[in-house]
Amino acid sequence: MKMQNVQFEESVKNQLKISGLSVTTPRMNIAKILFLENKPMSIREIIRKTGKTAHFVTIYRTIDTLVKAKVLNQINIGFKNKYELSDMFRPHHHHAICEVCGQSTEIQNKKIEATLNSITEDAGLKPTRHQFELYGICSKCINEKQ
Amino acid sequence: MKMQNVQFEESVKNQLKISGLSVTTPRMNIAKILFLENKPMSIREIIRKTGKTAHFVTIYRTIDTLVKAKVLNQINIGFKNKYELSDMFRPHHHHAICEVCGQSTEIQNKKIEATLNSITEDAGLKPTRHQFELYGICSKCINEKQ
DNA sequence: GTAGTTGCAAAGCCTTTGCAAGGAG
DNA sequence: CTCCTTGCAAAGGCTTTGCAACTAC
Repeated sequence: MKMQNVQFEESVKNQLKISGLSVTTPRMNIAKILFLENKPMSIREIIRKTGKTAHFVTIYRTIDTLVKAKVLNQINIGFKNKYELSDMFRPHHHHAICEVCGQSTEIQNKKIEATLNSITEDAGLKPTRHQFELYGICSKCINEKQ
Repeated sequence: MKMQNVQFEESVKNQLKISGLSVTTPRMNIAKILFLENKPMSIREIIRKTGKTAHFVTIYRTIDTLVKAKVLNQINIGFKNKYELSDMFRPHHHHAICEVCGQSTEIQNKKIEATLNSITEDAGLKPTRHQFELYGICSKCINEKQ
């Protein structure tokens, strides 16, 4: 149930306007890259992917802007910070990652979400967000080991 | 039920020997700092804390060594990598962190641990580890906002 | 004694900042 | 036309590497 390309671009433009920001080429390009790649990417990966269409300093600033405008989410995978489209553009999810090949699978589990929120409350905090990633070894890599 | 100082140092020495590593001053010092501070610390925080008793390059290498020897665990808090004593020296736990003041509380919840492992298996992976941190706003910070 | 560790110098990244030029609204 | 955004140059941090001196065992 993936969003259509045109619809996606309109939503991003809209979200930028709501946040009082201009719609510019670098901003749209980075959003589009993450939409097309459909996986979490590090800043350096995004810089590589944009090639010379934007200066790397601009990309640093743009990613920062897009996170503040809630177009992107920052997440942590394998001790590296990465970025992906926010829940506004993709259903809320987490990742299960193979420690050997790095392949990541998306996980959606409403029950866990609710449980984590209630644990946060038990700890005396009003829940805002959570970060979780599950690590393991995929069947393909287990078999190859032998 | 915190481990005693002397007992702790003996366990670290033991763990180093098991891993085929020498017991050296920088290694013991860094382990002791994390034992005394009793909270996750970044590399830079550890460097500040050791003062000039060890060269910063040594600290980078030592932390790396201690993680490989399973004396330390690397974790991610607020998008920064930090280190704390491994489950061998402290009971397995996670953190609930206030987004405003940064205060972190330890969480121990066996049920969640089991659930996360079974979700990992459902995703087709043999579970190895997981990373999760819960974020929210603590009651003190909520009150101060008003 | 010798293999494993540490300290130092230097290099190599990655990321940020200041300012002038350019583009969106 | 004005303010926001981008590009460029340069600085600033953090982390790694190579090698010689040192020390744990």
